[in-house]
Amino acid sequence: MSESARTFRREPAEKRKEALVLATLDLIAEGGVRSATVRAIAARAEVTQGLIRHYFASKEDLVMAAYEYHMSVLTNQTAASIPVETRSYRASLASFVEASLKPPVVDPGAVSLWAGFLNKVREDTRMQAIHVQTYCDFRNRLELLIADALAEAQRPTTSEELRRLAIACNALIDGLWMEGGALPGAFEPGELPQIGLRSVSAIIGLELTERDGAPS
Amino acid sequence: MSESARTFRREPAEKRKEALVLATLDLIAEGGVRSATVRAIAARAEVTQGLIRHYFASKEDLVMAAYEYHMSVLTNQTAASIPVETRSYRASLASFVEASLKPPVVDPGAVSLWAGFLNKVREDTRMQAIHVQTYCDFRNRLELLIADALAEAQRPTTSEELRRLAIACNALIDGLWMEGGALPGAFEPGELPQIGLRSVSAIIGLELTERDGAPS
DNA sequence: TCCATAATTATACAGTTGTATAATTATGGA
DNA sequence: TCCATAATTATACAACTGTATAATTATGGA
Repeated sequence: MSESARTFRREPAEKRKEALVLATLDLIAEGGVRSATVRAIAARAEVTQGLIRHYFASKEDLVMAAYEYHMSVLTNQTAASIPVETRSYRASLASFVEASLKPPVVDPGAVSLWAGFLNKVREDTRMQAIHVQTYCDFRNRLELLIADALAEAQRPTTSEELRRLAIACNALIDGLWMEGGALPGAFEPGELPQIGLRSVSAIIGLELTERDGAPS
Repeated sequence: MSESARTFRREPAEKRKEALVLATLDLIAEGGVRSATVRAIAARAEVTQGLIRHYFASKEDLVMAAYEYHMSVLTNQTAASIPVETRSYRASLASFVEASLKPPVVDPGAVSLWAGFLNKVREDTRMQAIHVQTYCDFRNRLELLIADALAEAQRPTTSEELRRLAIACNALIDGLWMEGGALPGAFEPGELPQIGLRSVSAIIGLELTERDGAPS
C-alpha cells in the first residue's frame, strides 16, 4: 500500500506520442529547430530521453511526425473557418481570408515553426511531399471559394484565370501571414484582415467587405 | 627558388572575410543553418578552421556578418532594378515588381537562406534590427514608387491608404517570391511576374502592364 | 639578405548531440 | 496474489560542435 514516490507512470502509446510531438513543436516554435534536442524534448514532455527511441525509430522520425501533425492542424484550422451553412459564397471567402490573417493562425511561433521546417523540407523527400500537398490543399480550397464567389456574382472566368487569381490571393495571404508573425507589433490589431480583404477584393474584382447586396 | 608545395598563401583581410562570408551563405543556402559548421565553412573557403576565429570573434559574429552581407545584396539587387532615367513612375514600379519576381531574386537558395536566418533573428536583437530595417527599406521604396505612380496618374490618396497599399503589395511580392523559391517547378517561367504585375495593378487600381498612355 | 610580425595551420579540449543497450518498474491478466 | 511483459529509466558511447592555444610559415620592410 505504500506507494510513496512512484518513479513513473505508464501511458497509452498514442498519448505519449502526441505529448512528444507537441513538445517538439513547442520547442521549435520557441527557439528554432536547433533547440529541439532529444533531451530538451524529453524534458518538456516530462519523460527521459530513452523513451523517444522507444516510440520513434529516430529523431528524424519524430520531427517528421511533428511536421505532419502541425500541417494537419494548420489545414484544419483554416478549413474550420469556412462556415458550413453559408449565406453566400462571397461571405465564405471573406471568412476564410479573415480567419487566415488573425490569431491563432497568425502567430510568431507558427511562422518560426514554418521557417524552421523549410530547411529540412529541401533535404527530405517525404517532407517535401507533405509540404507540396499542404500548399496545394490550401490553394485549391481558395480557388474553389473564389470560383464559387465569382459564379455567384455571375462573373464568367476561365480556368487559367482562376489559377492565377488563386496563386495571387494565396501569395498575398501567405505574405501578410508571414509578416504579421515575423514582425509582431508592426501592425495594428485588425489591420492585417482589413488589408487582406481589401486586396483580395481588388484582385478578384469582387467586393468582400460589404455587408450585403451587389458590388459596385 | 624551390617553392614546391607552399603550404598556404596570405590574403588581404577583407578578401578572406568575404570568402568566409560567402562560404557561410553558400552552405546555409544549400543545406540550412545546420550544415554551416565552422569546419564546413573553412573547407568551403579553402582554409583551416582556426582562421575563422582569427577574423571573427565567434561563429555568431561570422553568421551575423553573413546576414548583413546577404541583406545588403538583396536590397541592392532590387534597388538596381529601378531605372534611374525613367519614362514614367508607372514604368519604374512595373520594373521593380517584375525584377523582384524573376531570377536571380527568386531562387530556392535565397528562400532557404531567408528561412534559415529567420529563427536566429528571433533570438538575437542585432539581427532583429537588420531584419526590421531591411523589411522597412523594401516596403518604403515600394510605397514611394506607388505614391509617385498614383500622383503621376493624378489619383489622390491619403497617407493611410498608401501605407495599406504598400503593405499589401509587399506581402504579395513576398508571398510570390517565397512560393517561387520554395516550390520550384510549380510555376511556368514568366508566370510569377505576370501574376505579380496584374495583382499589383488591381490592388493599387492602376494598370501596369500596358505599354503606354492612360489607364482605363 | 634576414628578421619581426602577422597570417595561417595544427592540435587539443570540454560540452552537446543522437543513438544504443542494459537495468528497473508499473501494470494487467492468470 | 503473483508473474510475464512492456513501458520507462539509467547509463554509456562515439561523433561532432565551437572554442582556445600553441606551433608553423609566408611576407614586407630594414
